[in-house]
Amino acid sequence: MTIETNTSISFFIQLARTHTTMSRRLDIVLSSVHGLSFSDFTILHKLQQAPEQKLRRIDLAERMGLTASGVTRSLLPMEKLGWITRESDARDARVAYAVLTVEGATLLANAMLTANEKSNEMLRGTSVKTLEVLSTSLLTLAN
Amino acid sequence: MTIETNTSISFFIQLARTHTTMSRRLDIVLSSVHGLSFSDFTILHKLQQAPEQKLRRIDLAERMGLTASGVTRSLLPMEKLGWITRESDARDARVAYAVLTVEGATLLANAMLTANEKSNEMLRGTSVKTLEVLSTSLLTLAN
DNA sequence: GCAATATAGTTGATTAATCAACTATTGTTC
DNA sequence: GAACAATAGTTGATTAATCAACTATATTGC
Repeated sequence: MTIETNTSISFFIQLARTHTTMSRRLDIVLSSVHGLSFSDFTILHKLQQAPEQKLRRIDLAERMGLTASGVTRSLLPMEKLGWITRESDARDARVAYAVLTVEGATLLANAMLTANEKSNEMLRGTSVKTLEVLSTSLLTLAN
Repeated sequence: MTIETNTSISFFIQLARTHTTMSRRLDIVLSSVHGLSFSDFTILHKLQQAPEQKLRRIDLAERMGLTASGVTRSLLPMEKLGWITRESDARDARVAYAVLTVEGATLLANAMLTANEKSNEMLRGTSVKTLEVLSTSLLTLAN
């Protein structure tokens, strides 16, 4: 039996493989140094980037590639630890915002230094030009 | 407070985001049409690529970016369904091989058609040149 | 303005993975 | 060749996510 593997599917297999390795490496360093996962880090970062450092939980879910349920469960411990807080909407009672706290922002600022350092190290050997192509291509793909 | 986000960490955030979306899309189509996950598909594919269509479980783990434990748990249902089988090593009694069965190979051949079709569709708009850069870069990164 | 539908979010049950601890076997060193 | 270390694999407990079902509120169409 002959099986024709094309470049497209190989690409997605490789994407998955690289993602696992890279996320794990970032997880390890962020956890040991700052006590947060790469996913936590990304949540804080998305909030920090948003206007007023806040996002509706559903919009955060969309940006994270999680379900609404996944966001509820991820935010629970982060709220307890005081990194984020909950805020309601004056116009729409269904909405709950996740808001970055000062403590969360401070933690993020510190973690960002570690994350930048580690990711630069992981990309040592990849040219700036290639990195640009990679970033824009990945962005296009997901939309 | 000013937080300096560099291109490197943005790249890894984007990598995670794209991976989630793409894997989910492949999962959905493969599950509904063939009853296997993208991860199952990848396992079958790795076995098919290997000499004699077999791999030590630990080597499969390495290729999949899983732990040994993860492989044990993934292979269990696949063995029950007859897609793979277990084989021992004559020289080393610690080793257990995972071997692709004829049924597994047939399933893979069919699933490959679907996977190729879907992944071509997902990469419609990405040039062959870009795809090559992407694939080789991702491969380099993970090693 | 009310019924039907859509949207935001949470929760119980389940799944897929991890880690740590373990068994069994093989390889190394003195 | 016996003791110690390394490797392959499995298992119990835990974690992070999903889905389906649900509550509550808002929007739409007649």
